[in-house]
Amino acid sequence: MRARPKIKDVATLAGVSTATVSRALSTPESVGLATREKVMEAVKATGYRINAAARDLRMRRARSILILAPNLSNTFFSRIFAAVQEEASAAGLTVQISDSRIGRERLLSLGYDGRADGIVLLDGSLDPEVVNGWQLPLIQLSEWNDAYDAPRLGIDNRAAAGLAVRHLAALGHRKVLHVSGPGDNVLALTRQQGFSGTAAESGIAPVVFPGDFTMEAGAGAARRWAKLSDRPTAAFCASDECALGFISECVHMGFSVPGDVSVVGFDDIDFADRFLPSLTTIRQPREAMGRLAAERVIAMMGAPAKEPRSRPAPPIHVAAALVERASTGPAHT
Amino acid sequence: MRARPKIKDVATLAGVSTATVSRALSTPESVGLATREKVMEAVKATGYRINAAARDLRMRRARSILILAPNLSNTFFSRIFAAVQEEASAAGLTVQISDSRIGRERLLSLGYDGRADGIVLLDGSLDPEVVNGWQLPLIQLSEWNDAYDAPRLGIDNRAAAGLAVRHLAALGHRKVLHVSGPGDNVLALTRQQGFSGTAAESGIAPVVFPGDFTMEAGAGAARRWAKLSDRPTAAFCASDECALGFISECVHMGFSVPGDVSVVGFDDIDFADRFLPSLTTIRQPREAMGRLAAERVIAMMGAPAKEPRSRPAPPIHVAAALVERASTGPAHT
DNA sequence: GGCGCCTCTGCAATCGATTACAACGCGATT
DNA sequence: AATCGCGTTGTAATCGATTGCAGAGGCGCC
Repeated sequence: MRARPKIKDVATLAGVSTATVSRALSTPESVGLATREKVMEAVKATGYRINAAARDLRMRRARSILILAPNLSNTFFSRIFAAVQEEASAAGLTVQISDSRIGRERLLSLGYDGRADGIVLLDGSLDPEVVNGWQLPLIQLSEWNDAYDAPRLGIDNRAAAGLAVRHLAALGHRKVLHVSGPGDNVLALTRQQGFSGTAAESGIAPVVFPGDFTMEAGAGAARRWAKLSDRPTAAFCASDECALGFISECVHMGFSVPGDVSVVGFDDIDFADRFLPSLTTIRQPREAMGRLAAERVIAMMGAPAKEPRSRPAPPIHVAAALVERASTGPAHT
Repeated sequence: MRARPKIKDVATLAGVSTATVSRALSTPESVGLATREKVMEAVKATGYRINAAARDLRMRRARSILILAPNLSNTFFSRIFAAVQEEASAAGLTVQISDSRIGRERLLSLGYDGRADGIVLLDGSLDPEVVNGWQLPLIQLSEWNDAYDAPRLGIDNRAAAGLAVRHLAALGHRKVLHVSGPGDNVLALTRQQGFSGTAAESGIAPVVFPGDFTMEAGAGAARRWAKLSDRPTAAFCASDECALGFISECVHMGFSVPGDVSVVGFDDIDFADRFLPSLTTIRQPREAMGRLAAERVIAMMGAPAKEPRSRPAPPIHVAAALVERASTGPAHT
């Protein structure tokens, strides 16, 4: 009662061998009906649960997937986590989670200790040597890094940024600010490229401020924007948080949104449509992204390990969309 | 190169036994200097990493803690996850995470398969039989259930609600609405008690609407509030999300906050101070809560399993505080 | 009645680590 | 010179499951 029952206890109680118990549990059809019932009864009676460590060791797999993200407390990630976990759980897998900025050694171990047999990676800034060193099914989600030898999933950030710019162009804006993310972040870069490219096509004068996706960065950008002599009439922020920070600071400074400045965000986090004004933004289907990534990695876990791919697979793009809300309006010259 | 090196490979390369390798890795001081160096070299050369399953099996512990929460995508939890993970990682532990609403069987297994050796539980609505059946160090965080035989950590919700009410009382409000959470939720109940109790003491007429902590619930409550003939001049919502929904809907209906109605939230989520108007709320020190819970459960993991406690330990309370911002103002009669 | 086949079950090896115990080498002590 | 003791190392058992192989038994068919 005190100690956890092991398979031996169940076997003894049911009057069979441990092999039979194991089979009754994993492949019931391979065991006689009467025996199976005896075993199940014994399992119930003892409250037996398989010891994961023993099984993992023997089977050389852990039935677990690992999620790595650069910042666990980020609102954008949480819904992805939930979707991955849900999908994993449905497949009978457990989920490990870790910040991806825990240091090279720890990180290496995580993907290498046999505890996980698949990885969903949300960080494109890790050492490719480390990432490629894990010999595990892995999928890059949202962020990516061309040096990683793994398939990737996410929206087309360049095109998505284009949607935002064209929306502003259509409203008559001719000078637009882009508040970007960290210079070494692949998402920030790609969105900025999309911004610049589309701005050029649309005859929009681009202005770019650096940022880091946070509300603080947005607020800072707003203060800097306010000081400009010839202020852009619209701002496209690289994240919703940044956009909310921007708007909030603008309002505190006495400007009106979208009266004085239209603002577009990126992500469509949960608060976007309850903010005041509600935020025009680019929706990333986070739930679907998480679900697809999980499905994908689970599928890879099932298949025999693919050997080094000859050429990188093209990214799998899920659809992003512009969500028009109240934070954008016509340019008032 | 292809297959993962095992301890045997390292031993062979270093010309020692596996026992020595194991010792060199876990208790270096028990191994001769020369040998230790040879081993370390071999470890580096082979890229050896301990196989977690094998070690877990032998040591009967997994160096891992499990976080269970009723909703992984909730903004309130994410920062707690981050803090727990950080603390765990610093202690050399990995983190498993799961939604706690995955069904009795799966849930039972999670705490019983030897994969985790400590649990941080954020859900007070699970079957006590299941929870008490896990024979693992466990701490209840935020939510709780008196039927769980485990220590608990969190703020004093009753008192915290009192802070909100007294704040409104001090501003001259005499009729206050409380938008509560689910009727079966211990946090909702306790906060509601705090609300009612303090309202009575402060000569405030209480009105209570049911809710469920979400923005939608807040918005719904706002619509219902608007229809009241003698409208409360203030609302105390059981969560920040609810409060934001409430405010947002009020503004959409043409009311001003705090002009027509003051609003207090609960939690102090990240967006609270950037919302427009910024949200007066009760701060829960989520980071500290996560950190403390982790510390606590890690400590329990170290100590020999305490046998069934004679009487329930009193809850450990961390300090909640009122954060005054712009969503509350004097009652305008 | 004998043979073969099929179904069900058990024996025992195995997964890859940790660790109790014993053995060994070697200098110090008597 | 024998003994003691200490620090180091190896041998082998062990953790708790899974599974290849072989044996037992039952059944049908000739």
